[in-house]
Amino acid sequence: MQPKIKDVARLAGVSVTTVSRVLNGEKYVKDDLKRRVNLAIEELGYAPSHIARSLVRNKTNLIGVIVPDITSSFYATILSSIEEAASDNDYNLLVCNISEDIDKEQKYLNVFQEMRVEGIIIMHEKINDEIRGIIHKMKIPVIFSSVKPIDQQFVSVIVDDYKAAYDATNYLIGLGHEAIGFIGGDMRDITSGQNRYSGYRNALTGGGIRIVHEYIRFGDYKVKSGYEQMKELLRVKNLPTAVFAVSDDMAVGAMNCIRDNGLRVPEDISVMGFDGSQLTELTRPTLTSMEQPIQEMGKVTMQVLLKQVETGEVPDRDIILEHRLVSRESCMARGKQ
Amino acid sequence: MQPKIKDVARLAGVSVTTVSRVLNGEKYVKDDLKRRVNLAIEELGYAPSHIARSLVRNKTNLIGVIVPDITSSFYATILSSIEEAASDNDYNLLVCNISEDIDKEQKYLNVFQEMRVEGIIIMHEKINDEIRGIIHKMKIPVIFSSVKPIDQQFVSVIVDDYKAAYDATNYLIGLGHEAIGFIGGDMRDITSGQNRYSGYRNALTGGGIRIVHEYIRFGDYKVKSGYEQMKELLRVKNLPTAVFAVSDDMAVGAMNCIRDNGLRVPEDISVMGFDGSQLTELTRPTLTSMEQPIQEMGKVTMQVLLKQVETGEVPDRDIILEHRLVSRESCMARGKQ
DNA sequence: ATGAAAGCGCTAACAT
DNA sequence: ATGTTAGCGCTTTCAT
Repeated sequence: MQPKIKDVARLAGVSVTTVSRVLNGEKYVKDDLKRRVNLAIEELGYAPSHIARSLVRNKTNLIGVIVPDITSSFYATILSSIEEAASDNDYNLLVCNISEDIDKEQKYLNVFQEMRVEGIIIMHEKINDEIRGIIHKMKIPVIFSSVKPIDQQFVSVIVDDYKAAYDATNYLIGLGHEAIGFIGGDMRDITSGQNRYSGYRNALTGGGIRIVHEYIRFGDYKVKSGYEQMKELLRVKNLPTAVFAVSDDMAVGAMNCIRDNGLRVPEDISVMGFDGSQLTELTRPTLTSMEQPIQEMGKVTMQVLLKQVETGEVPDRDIILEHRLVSRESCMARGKQ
Repeated sequence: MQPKIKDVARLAGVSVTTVSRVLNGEKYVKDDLKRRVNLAIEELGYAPSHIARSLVRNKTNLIGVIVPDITSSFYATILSSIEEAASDNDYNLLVCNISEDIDKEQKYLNVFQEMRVEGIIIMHEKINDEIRGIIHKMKIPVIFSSVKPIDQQFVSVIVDDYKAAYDATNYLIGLGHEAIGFIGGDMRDITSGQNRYSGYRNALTGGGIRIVHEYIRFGDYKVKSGYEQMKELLRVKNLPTAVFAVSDDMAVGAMNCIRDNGLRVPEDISVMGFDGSQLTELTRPTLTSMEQPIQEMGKVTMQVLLKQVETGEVPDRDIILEHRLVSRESCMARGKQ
């Protein structure tokens, strides 16, 4: 059984209030007493109970985080910067890895409520009505990171996905490509689904390029689906000379598929990714990618959330961070090999 | 302000005791009352305060986890299975990502104590005396996952690293290789440093192969150091025909380095990894690896820890899981190209 | 079968 | 400058 404040008080020969005062760094405690108290704390190995403190202060310093898949490099990186920002501000994280399990999400939202977390960060946009209802009822600050749900009531920290996809596609057009394949995301997703798809289409149209139905596929952001969708693209009569995948994972899958089918990246087909995950530097050829400022995204998300938690201040619109195209080896000018 | 048990009691027209009883599924509550209480709970959106419960029950259902680097695929995968096992048993995780920051580790251990976590999982073996002292003072069940600290007092869930490295090296010998490079870990680490190194050496000796000093390098398990150590190996006069790296990340770095220097894997140099991370299937060629049962490791870790938490039962020795060599494309028989 | 009241470890009025 | 005491929201004797 751990020592309590009472034990410290008794050992130091003071009242619990005095102990509490030195614990919380208040003035009005003589140095002499302060010393005795600290000695007693040291001797007993006393650490104040966060539980009891939370109860009386009505403040838990806990933030709940819902991640779709912690084994994905993209989310792991955001999470690590979220954790860092939390730690810097003396908040702790309760992490829920839902891995597509909607029931688990509900369960955790309930846990979050029971634990009285002071804010919630959500990193996926597949919010159904039930979840939405639960969130609204909780009346806890909620912020979305890297995604945007249909709800206008929640603020998101994101890049301009439309513009980013537009710029990425435009870059390929600038390299002389006209037959540009697209491996998109889930069209039920606003940011990574719809917006990136629109960006792709409008860039083509803007470049005077006809949109070819067979060049357009949709995956689930993971390596495997990039591989499979690429396999379909390779069945098209006139092969695309470039492919834009809306996640680095899918781009890697696409590169592997191209290679496994005896073609070369980028000589035969250029590949462009999206995200700026660690994978971009690991592959050969290295992967050109439309990068999100992943680290910053996590940090900003936590800062905005904590501001809301502590001051009640809610941003009046989404926080848009800058995207940046990082050119590596997987894309080359058409016909330059 | 969230509703409290008192609010529920008032709305249902019963005492708080009765509400508490239905909350905890006790008998001795008439169906009629139970119904009224549940209705009130529903109407108010009431969720019992975990804080208050923890205080009176003297039980938090919290487990602290210390991860060296959450952005590494290996740790992320263990963590995800730890989280799953925790969730299945109604425990929640407080995750600390130390990323080489020893101060942060100390800070978090203190947080763990204040939060009254019921157990701690640690996934790195760089425990210094100060940390060790703190852990011992806390008197909370501690378990190590995938690593083994020098202390004999802590139990670890690991593979037989010596045997695994021995088997891996032996596999390369079986393929006809004699000039086998080694990219090891930190020799201050028992499992991933010393034991794997011994396995490598003894396999060579057992195969009647002389140990060549220039073939032996040490890295920090990350991709970059695999790349850099491989660069050194390529400077040796008689190039190794195979290289064994004690992490998949380093193996990938080594493969990239070999390729960037105009050589081919596995035709010129075979590469063997260690861990069985997701990377093994992403690279081209795919990576042959001495795999740890990563998922199982996380699950078993949590099960053993929870058993100790709930029954006080401490295993009398380390839990050794089976390693398994998975042969992919990065290793081939010598002189078979 | 239901309720009143004590107490979990702490903080914060309030007193002195 | 220090101490007394009343809660924080819940569970759990102990009564009834």
